[in-house]
Amino acid sequence: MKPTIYDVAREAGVSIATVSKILNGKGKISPSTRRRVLEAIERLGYQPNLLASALTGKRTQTLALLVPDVANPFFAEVARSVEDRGRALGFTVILCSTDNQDDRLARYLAVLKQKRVDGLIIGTGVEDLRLLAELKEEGLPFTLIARDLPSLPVTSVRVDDFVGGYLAAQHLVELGHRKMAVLTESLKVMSSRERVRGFRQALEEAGVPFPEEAVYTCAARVDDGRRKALAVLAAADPPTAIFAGNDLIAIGVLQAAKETGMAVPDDLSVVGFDNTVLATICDPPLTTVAQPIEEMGKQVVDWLVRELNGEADVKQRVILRPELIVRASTAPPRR
Amino acid sequence: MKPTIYDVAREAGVSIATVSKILNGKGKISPSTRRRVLEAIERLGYQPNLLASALTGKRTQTLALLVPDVANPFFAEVARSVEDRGRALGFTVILCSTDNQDDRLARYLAVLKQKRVDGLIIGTGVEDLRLLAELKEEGLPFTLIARDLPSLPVTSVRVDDFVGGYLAAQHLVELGHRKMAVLTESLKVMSSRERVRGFRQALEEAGVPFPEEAVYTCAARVDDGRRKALAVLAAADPPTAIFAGNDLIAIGVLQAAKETGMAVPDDLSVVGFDNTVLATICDPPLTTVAQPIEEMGKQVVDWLVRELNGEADVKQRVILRPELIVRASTAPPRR
DNA sequence: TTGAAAGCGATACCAA
DNA sequence: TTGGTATCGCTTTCAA
Repeated sequence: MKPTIYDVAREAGVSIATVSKILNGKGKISPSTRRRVLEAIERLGYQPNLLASALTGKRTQTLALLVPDVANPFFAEVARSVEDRGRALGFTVILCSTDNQDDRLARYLAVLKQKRVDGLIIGTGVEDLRLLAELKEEGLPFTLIARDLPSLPVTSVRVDDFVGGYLAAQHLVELGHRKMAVLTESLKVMSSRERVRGFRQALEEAGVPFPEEAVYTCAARVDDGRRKALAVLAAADPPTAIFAGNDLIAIGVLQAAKETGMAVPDDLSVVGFDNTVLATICDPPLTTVAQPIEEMGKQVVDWLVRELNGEADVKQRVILRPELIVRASTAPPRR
Repeated sequence: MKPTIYDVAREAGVSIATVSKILNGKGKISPSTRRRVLEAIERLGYQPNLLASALTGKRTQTLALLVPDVANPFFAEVARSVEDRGRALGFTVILCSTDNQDDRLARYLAVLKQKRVDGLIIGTGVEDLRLLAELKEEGLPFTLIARDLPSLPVTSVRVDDFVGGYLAAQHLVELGHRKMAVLTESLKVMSSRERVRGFRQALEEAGVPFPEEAVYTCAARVDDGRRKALAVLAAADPPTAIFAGNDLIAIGVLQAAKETGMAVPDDLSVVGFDNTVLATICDPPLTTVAQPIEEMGKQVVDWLVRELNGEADVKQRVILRPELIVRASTAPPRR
């Protein structure tokens, strides 16, 4: 059997209260008994049972990260950065992929509460805001990453999507594009809306027309981006440039262009979003709007932990600046 | 305050023992009291505290997945499949990236024990086998994914790396290659050794020379694969084909070839391993040895859970068959 | 069929 | 400085 605090106490000839104090660095303990207890702990190879300690009201030192899908490279990188920062601060992280489905999210939230995780980091889409409102009522702290819900008093860390869209458009306009399309995931997602809004804004400022119909939506997957792009490119007088809502979709566009016999960037320029590893690997390498993923992961965790510690009373809205990374998928239009 | 089992008992006018029995489907309960209790639970929105229940000896319903790095697409996909199967069986999974460092692994193992996780799935490299031997002694069940430690009595789920290497070589030989190199991560990793061994075996059978020096090692990262490939390709009389230990390295090779002005597949054929999403995205699409990641994830979880349930007394060595996926990065040599 | 009470392994208050 | 003990929320005998 694993040794318990009782075993240590007996071995050291003290009470469990004393052992507990030493373990937690509380109260006054004479050097000699401290030494005896420490030796006993060493000898027995004692490791406190975190469940028992959490039951008395202490933290579980566990966070949960909710994302649509860890297999998506963007969220995989988010997961890595959150895990790293969590570990540095003494937390372990539970991984939850929801596929953006509210029922899945709800199931996860239920068990996470039962497991008494200390806090949540939410990067997944949420349709039914009541799910989150409930969390607030129950006092389970959470922060948002790469998402924002303006209607909720919650701290969020994200990139300025509006600026991201703006940068993409600006770049394309400077290259001389006049007929562009946007292929994004559902506009129900606020970040998507913002990217499109920023894109539109830059075009307006440049006096370039951008009709409502030039915005297409698809799922955030390569194959769906490809499917939709195929349709877009098949139209009479297709756009000379496409701004994709993320790298996955952008790569689908790249594939569609290839299939259609259009050369990128000569016949079609493509701009992605996220700057995941994929953007460096595809052909041609993708011009894309970079999110500072590592920094974002670090900051969400930091803010969440501050909240746990009661150090952060006010909700933050941390908005990092995205950066346009110009690679080889964009060029002046040939048509 | 969150309602406890006492609140439910009071609300229903029964004892906590009765509530507990109903919750766990034990003992005989009259329909009428069951109904009363269920109603009370409903009314109060009661959710059992899993910490408390685990403290009494029940499971934590938590598994841990240890991998080198979730940001690596292969392991991200593994994580997704493990998470999915875990969820289906009622487990939550803690994510642990170790960067293949034993001290990091050791730290994680310590806290995972303290948190009383029910079992571990290990996909990370382990230098010091005593770490795992200790787990066995302490009775913490674990299984291996995409790894194997023949010296340990443990169940593992992996692909037949030898066959994978063999398939890669066979393909290249059939295309007519006679001078090939292998670029793999550390040969300390058994799967790497096996892939190389299979590769060599196929060449021997075909009577194609394959000197010891044609095996190069690098870290499992695109940039390091690129760096090393640059050196390999710069040699006088470079190989006409390179078998990379995984897709990441293969993509580094692709990049190096591009930089060197070698066309793939005409001047250089490249074969990868894993068949991650990257293989479909790079240019040209990568011929690679596919691992059935989803199936592997499902099986490791299943075997681990069987072990938890005491249903699996014997250790399994599940070896799935890899499959060669021919894409556009391989062709007959031009030289 | 139901309930009283003894754990499970820690924390923390209050005495000594 | 140290220790006794109630407590956290649940499971599980064992009686009733």
